[in-house]
Amino acid sequence: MLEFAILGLLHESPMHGYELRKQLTTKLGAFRAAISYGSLYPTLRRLQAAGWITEESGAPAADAPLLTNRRSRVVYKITAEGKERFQELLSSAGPETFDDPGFGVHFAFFARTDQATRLRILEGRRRRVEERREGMRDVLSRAAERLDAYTLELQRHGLDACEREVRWLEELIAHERSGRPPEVTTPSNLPPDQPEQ
Amino acid sequence: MLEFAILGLLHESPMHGYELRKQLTTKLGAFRAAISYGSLYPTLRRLQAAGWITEESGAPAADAPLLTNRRSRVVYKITAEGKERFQELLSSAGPETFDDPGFGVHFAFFARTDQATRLRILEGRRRRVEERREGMRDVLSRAAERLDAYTLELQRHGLDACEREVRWLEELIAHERSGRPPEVTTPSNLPPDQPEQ
DNA sequence: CCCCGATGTATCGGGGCGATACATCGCACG
DNA sequence: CGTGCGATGTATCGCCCCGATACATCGGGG
Repeated sequence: MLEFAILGLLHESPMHGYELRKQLTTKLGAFRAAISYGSLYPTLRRLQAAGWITEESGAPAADAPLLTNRRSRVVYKITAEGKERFQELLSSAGPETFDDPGFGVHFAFFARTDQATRLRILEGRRRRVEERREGMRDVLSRAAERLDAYTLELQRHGLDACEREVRWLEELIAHERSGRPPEVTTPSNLPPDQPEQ
Repeated sequence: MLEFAILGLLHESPMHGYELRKQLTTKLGAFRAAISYGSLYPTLRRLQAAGWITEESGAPAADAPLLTNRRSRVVYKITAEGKERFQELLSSAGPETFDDPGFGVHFAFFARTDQATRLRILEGRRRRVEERREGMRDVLSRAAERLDAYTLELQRHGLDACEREVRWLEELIAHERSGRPPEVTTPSNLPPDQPEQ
């Protein structure tokens, strides 16, 4: 999950950890909150051990302030195997749980995903949210009198959010089916379906 | 967090693990998805070690099917110290992160929380969601042209959800301030501000 | 009669998180 | 001019939670 996101970002350009975290936070910010260093660095270590990325002791750019001592910045770079791995993860759907942040991560890289996979992931997500929605409806209709007002309100709010997300997914799915893959308002700078290398 | 929720449920009545999980799933279902047994049982173990709850080898009720062998159901029960602990947790606000499920848990037990604490927690939550909302607005306004269409759409959807939650919280806060603590539509069976024992 | 789904208890490995520590850099304010 | 603070930057530790899995019992329907 984090592995997928990191590979995706490093696929675009090499980076050091701090920058990586910032990009992760904004890119995945919609479904996840902040990525902790306690997750980031161990994951980088794992990726490195698996051979998906390599570590380079930061080559100072033209404007680099001279880093006299050890512990300078470390730049991570994706390998060919890492790119393969990323392509593999691109078409694999996340697990079947509702609050899985994996959906948000996948969505964030939809520009690099082929349309069939996009559709599959969107529909999978819709199914899970619908299931959750039904569960909440059951609670609200069948057990309403056994719950206090605050719990009910919480349930109502959750149900509302589910319904809204289902509608959002419906729109995305319809849009996806009707040919034109990208979105409504703004132009993209990453043309889809163009795996480089 | 789980600790808090378990104490809250056992405060209402003793239960065994399976039932506990079901109740947790519906009660906290709005902000969290499902509680795993891999969390539940270790937490029960911890609570037991701390002395907040006790374990009773399931006394068979009148209709109990005779459980001949070992491994029958285990009923957990809150202790006096556990009730103290719960009262202590009731008035403590969760951590300062956005996607902290602690808010949902606290909210689920608002019927047992005094109004001042309710207000404090609601306002704390509002502040955090507002911060997140501002962050997303910045991304959308400042870095819009540097992101692909899907990432933008994800951001838009997240921003929308934040705005909606802020509005929801505003309503709850206003309602809370204007005297009448419970909610709008349905009657409650747990009168607030009545700590038993 | 037999199997299946619900009930029920429990463990294990893996991975994410908050807290924390530490070092450097640029700059604003006194 | 210097100093101290906030941003940049790397890294670890312990805690907790999750998904997968195993196992046992029970009621009922084919």
